[in-house]
Amino acid sequence: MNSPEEVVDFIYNGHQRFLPHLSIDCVIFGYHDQQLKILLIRYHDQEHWSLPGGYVERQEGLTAAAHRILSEKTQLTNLYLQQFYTFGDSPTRLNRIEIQDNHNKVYAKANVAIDEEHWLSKRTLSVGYYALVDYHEVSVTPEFLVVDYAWVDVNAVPSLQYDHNEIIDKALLTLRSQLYQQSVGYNLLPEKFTLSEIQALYEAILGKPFDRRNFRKKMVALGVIRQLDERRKIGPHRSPYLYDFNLENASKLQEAGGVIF
Amino acid sequence: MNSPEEVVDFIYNGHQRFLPHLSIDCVIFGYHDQQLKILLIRYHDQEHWSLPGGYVERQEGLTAAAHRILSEKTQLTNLYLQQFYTFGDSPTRLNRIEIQDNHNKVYAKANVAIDEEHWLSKRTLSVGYYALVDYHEVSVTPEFLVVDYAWVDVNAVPSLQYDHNEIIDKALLTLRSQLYQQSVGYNLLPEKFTLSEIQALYEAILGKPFDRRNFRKKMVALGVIRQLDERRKIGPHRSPYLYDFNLENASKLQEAGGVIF
DNA sequence: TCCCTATTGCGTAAACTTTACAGAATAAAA
DNA sequence: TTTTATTCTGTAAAGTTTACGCAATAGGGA
Repeated sequence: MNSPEEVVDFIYNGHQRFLPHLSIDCVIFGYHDQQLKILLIRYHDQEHWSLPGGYVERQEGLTAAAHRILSEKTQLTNLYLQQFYTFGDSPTRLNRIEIQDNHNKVYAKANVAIDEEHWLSKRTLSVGYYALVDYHEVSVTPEFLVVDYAWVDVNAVPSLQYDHNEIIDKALLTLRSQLYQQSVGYNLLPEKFTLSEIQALYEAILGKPFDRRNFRKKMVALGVIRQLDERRKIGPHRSPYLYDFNLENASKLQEAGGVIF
Repeated sequence: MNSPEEVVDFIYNGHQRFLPHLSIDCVIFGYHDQQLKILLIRYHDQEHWSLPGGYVERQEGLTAAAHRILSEKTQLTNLYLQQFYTFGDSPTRLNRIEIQDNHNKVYAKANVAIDEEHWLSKRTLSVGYYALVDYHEVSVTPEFLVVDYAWVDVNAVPSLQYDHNEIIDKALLTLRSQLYQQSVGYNLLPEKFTLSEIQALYEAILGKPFDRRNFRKKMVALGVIRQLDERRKIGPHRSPYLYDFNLENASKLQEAGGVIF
């Protein structure tokens, strides 16, 4: 929604297009500067940051909705996207006054207001999805009501709107537990990478250091990655071998399932 | 809902009490006769069996709703209950004609019908919860529209309504992956049990046999169970030692997380 | 050109965990 | 008393994980 007119249309007619009482919130993970980061947005006149999210169309599949919302926000399609939990317990989700107030502060920018009977004033449950994106490929779509966006380190997430901190916590837990089952790295790293790079990624996600030699041994033994015959010339010193993901083994890993380190 | 009047009231006034477009489906696991079983119900004039389910009240927490629904169906409170996934992709969930038809066949028993604009005719997403119950404690509440119920072996689940087979599959996968994290056995077995009993339970859930000696070694070493000083007199032959769950260790196990066998 | 240094590359021993496997003990029934 | 079904327990081998150190070298600086 990039103009006041679109916002007004959404507020007046959105109930025809979308299901009420239900939203999708996306925890978008990207990796940059040796840090695992999350994309946050801030709406007009809101103190707290939020997760990007959206609504489900009346005849749209849930997964399809999550993909649509994500591509609307980041211009990326075919992302790695996983549902992880549905949130509907937080008292902040039940406080209609606060919900209506927050909405109205935001919509003031488009000179509209909603009353307490409006569909957007109502309590919503939110289905949480996490996405893994290539940090460099993301270009956040400018939206009329979104005044700011930021990538924040998962270890320095500020206090967010509603229960979004809780959503992030759960997303991280899920991501960690699926680190080996799914080829998580595949979606966060370039096609080819050095051992140090993938180790740093795993350390950022799991929040603990590994021994380089043992890390390599295990990743290669498990068939997660493959050493290539190629080296890369980097910075001041030596040129390390490149690796890539061994996607043929993905299914075996899925069977093995679960946390390995 | 135990009378036609209650059903009629639900159909006419339910939209005031419940959120539309959203239901909860419960996969209720019980253990009996060395088999892991699931509670299914069948509604009036429906060919296929269904999972027990219900709706979320407008001002009710999601978890609270799941507990309420479960206690309404089984008379049990304080059950072990876990959300595992939200289902909203199956084409059968989007087919309004079929949904309305099925409802009307059921409601015919109460001499009511709904039109396509009725809230119950609309597409719903369903939040899946699984419950672990003591098979012997369950007494299924008689309901006017429910003509039958049955405990079926997880390995012999018939073809169910909508996407309920898919829901069960996912519930089982989740249960298996959480077998050690959570004290699953605690909720499916009596307080004290023999080694053979818990081994049979684990075999039923994971669908594969274990070596008795290794199983005991591991369960005791992990601190999941404790051998007691007590024996039980059972059937024809020897009286085995009893064990109980070592709940003090539950948190440690949670950290360890994941599938162990 | 040579030396220094930061980084990468590689291997082995010890500790621990998992698997495989069999025979002795005993309660109850015949 | 004998038989039988069931439970009880231990050890060796294989595999996995952890801990740890040194040699090689590309690039920068003297």
